[in-house]
Amino acid sequence: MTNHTPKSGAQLLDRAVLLLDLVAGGSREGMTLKALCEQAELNKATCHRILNSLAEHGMLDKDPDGRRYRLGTKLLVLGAKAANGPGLRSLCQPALTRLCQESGETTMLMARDRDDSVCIDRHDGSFLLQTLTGSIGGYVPLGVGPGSLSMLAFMAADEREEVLERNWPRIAAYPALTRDKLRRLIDETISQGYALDRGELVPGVAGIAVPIRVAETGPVASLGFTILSARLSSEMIERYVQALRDEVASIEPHLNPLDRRLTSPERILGQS
Amino acid sequence: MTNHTPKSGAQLLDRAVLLLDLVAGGSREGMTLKALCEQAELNKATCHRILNSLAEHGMLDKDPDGRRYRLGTKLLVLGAKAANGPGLRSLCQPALTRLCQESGETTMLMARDRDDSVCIDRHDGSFLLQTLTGSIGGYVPLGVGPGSLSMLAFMAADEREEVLERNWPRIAAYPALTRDKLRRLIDETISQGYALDRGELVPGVAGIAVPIRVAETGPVASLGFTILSARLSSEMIERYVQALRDEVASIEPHLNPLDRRLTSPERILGQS
DNA sequence: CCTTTTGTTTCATATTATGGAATTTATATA
DNA sequence: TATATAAATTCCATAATATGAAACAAAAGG
Repeated sequence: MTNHTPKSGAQLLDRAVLLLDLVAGGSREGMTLKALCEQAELNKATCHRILNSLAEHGMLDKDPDGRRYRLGTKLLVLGAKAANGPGLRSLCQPALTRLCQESGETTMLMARDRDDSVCIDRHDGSFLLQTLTGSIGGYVPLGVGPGSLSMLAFMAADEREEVLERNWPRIAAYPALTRDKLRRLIDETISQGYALDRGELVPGVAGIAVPIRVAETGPVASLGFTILSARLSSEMIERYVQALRDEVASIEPHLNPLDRRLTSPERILGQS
Repeated sequence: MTNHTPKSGAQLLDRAVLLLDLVAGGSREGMTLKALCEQAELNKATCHRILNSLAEHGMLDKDPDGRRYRLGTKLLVLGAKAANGPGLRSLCQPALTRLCQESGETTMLMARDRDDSVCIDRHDGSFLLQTLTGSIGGYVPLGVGPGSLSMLAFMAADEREEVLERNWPRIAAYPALTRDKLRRLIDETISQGYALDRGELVPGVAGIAVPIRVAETGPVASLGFTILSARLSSEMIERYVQALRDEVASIEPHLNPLDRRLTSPERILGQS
C-alpha cells in the first residue's frame, strides 16, 4: 500500500503510522529500535517514545525481553471490527457463501482502497490455491489480478489514468505485466464486462472477477473466483460470470446512494 | 478492552488512539465529528485535525459525503498482519484444524492481552454456535468464559489477584458471574486442569478449554471447544480434554524461551 | 572481565499542536 | 425557494508539547 507521508498537521501521527508500517513490513521476527530509527530516519529518543506509546496502547507488542517490536493485539481487534462493521463484508457475505457453495471454487471479495485493491473476505473452495493477494488483508496495486483489474477497468477514464500513473512503478514489479499487456487487459475487461486472468500472474492459477459499482463513485469492490487454470473452460467462464453478475446485481442497489434510505443502512467500506 | 489513557509523553497519540477506540465502539453507521468531540472531550478543531490525519493514513475512512468516520482499511490490513505474523496463530493453526476436523466442534484459539482474552482464531464445526467472544478479534475480560478462565486460573496467584481486582467491574456486567461463583470456577479449573462452562454464560452453549503456558510468563493462550450444552457428556469432556492436552503439549515447547534457538523462530503474540 | 552496542531517561529548547473565533457547507424549517 | 440552524472546516497567535543531544544503563559480544 502506498506509503503516503503527508504533512498533515499532525507530525507525531505521521511518524507513528510510518513506524507501524515499518513494523508491518519488516522482519517477521519483529523490529529492533535501531532498525526502526534508521528506516524511519528518526532520532533514537523520539522513536523510542513513539514506539513505547504505541506499545502502551496495544498497537504494538514488545517481546518479553523488550528488544523487538511487532504488531499488537489491538490492531487485530480493530482490524476485525473494521472488516465486520457495516459495509461491504457484511453486505456481501451471503453472496460469497452462495457462490462458493454452488461452484466449489475459491471465492474472493476485494475492495478498492485508494490505489490498491484489498482482500476483504474469502471463502476457500475444494482446492487450496495460492492467490495473488493471499488471505484477508492482502493487497495489490489496482490493475494487478482480475479482482483488482475489474475495478480499475471500470473507473472513469481520467481517474483510471491518474491511478495508473501512480501505480506503474509498483506494477512493474510483476514481470508478467508490461504496460502494453495491461492496456490490452483493461480494454478486454471493458468490452467483456468482466476481468479474466488465464493463469499468467500466478502460474497455473486463473481468475475471473466482476466489479461492484456505485453510481457516482465508480467501482468500490469486486467479486470473483480463483480457479486452477488447467480446469478453465469457456463454458465454465460463461457460467461463472453469470453467477457473479447475478449476485452483483442484487448487491448494487444496496450501495446506490439514492436508495440508501430505502434499503438497509449499510455503507461501503474502503472509500477515501 | 481497557481504555488506558496514559500520559505517555505523546499526547497526540493518546488522543488518536482514544478516537480510534471511540469509532470502533460507536454506532455501526459511523461516528460524526460532533459525537467524537463530545465523547473524547476534545476541541472541535483538534479533533477534526486528528481524525483527518487518521483518515489520510487510511486508519479511518470517511463516508463518500464525508460526515461520518469509521474504521479504515489500513486497520484491516495491519490487523491481518498482526494475526498472521509469526506467533500463536501460525503456530497453532495445524492444531486448530486437526481438533476441528476430528471433533466436528467449533474450536477456538484465545490469547491473553493484558487483562483481556482475545479470540485469535476460530474454526467453525458442524453447528454454528454463538460464542462469548464472537469471531476473531472479539474479547472478554480475563475470567469470563472457559478459554479466558483457563488462562486466569493458571496465572501466578499474585498476578491473578491483580487482574481480578482490575476486572471485577467489567465481570459484574455478566449476571451469571458473581464473585463467589468465579472464585469457585477458578478453584475447579486449577484442580481439574481445564476450564469448563456447562452453558451458564451463553445459555445452552457450553465450552471446554485448556491453557497454553510459557515457563516464566504463565499462560499466554488457550485452546478450546464450544459445544451445544445439550450434547455435553462426561465421556465427551474427558475425550476432548485429552485431545486439547495432546495438541497443547506439542505446541508448548515451541513457546518455551529456553528452546527458542532450537525450535522455529516463532514468537508469541499478545504480550504486554 | 572489559568493550561495544543497543536501549532508556533527562531536560532545555523551539517546533508543533492547540483551541477560540471566523468561515464555509450542509441540513432543517418556514 | 428562502431563511435559520447546526455542523464541519479553516485560520492563526499562543502555549504547551514533542524534540533530540547528551548522559546513563543494560545487554551482547569478544
